[in-house]
Amino acid sequence: MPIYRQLVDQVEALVAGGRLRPGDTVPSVRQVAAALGINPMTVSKAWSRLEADGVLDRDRGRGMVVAVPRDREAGSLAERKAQVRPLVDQAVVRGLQLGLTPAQLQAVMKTSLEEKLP
Amino acid sequence: MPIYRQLVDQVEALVAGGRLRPGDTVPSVRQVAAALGINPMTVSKAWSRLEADGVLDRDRGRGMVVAVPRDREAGSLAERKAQVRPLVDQAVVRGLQLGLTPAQLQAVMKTSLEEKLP
DNA sequence: GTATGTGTATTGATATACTAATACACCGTG
DNA sequence: CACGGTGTATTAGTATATCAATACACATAC
Repeated sequence: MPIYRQLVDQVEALVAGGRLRPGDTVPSVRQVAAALGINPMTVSKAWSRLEADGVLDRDRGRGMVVAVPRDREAGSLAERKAQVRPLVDQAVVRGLQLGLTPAQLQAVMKTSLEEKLP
Repeated sequence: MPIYRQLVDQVEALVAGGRLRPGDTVPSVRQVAAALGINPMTVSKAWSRLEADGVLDRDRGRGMVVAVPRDREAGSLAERKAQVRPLVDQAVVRGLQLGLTPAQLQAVMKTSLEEKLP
């Protein structure tokens, strides 16, 4: 898995789980790059993607900040459900393929939720 | 999304949902290729991947057949749950990001399951 | 054996993705 | 203004993925 994607997933998980809250600052591109021994541009790609997804806001000259979630919550409930649907489908198909029962699959999701929410 | 991946997902969904049962035959590489106007090798790539995943068995000279699920169900329940976990996590993170509640996310999974299982 | 069906190894062309190097634009502070 | 901090546009190199063309191996029916 590409480096920048790993960074994106990591930050998204932190924000979704509430460990990073709106207004919190994120380490600078150069800090992360130096710590991981990678190119600043690679980190910038990740940060840009997070901004495009509405997870981060950029404050030029200062750094990047976790965005208020209001923007991301736009759209009706049905629309938002439709957006998650493909990902859920993928997990369901794989689960059934492995011989898991519907109840077992739902248990897995429950565990995942409990781990992410405080 | 690449052509061969679409084929893989489609067949996997059919098998997971029980619309294709063990022993059923799958259209030949050339049939599918002709029907879709693509190269037989592209279909073969998809079929090969499905074989690697244990979804299909190949019967050289005859065609490919839906495999008995015994092989795929190997492993303890915990192991199989661990395998689905990353996919579930991905869906959960995205769902929370969209502002869905845990209950709403579980409802989406329930819908997905009901649609797939007869 | 011949014919016709199956899937596929090999190769090559093309496109896309990923990372890195460089140089630049912006912002706050002294 | 100069300086040190931010993020990034641009460019280029490399790797990987995808698709297609060809030729081949295997299996069955005749």
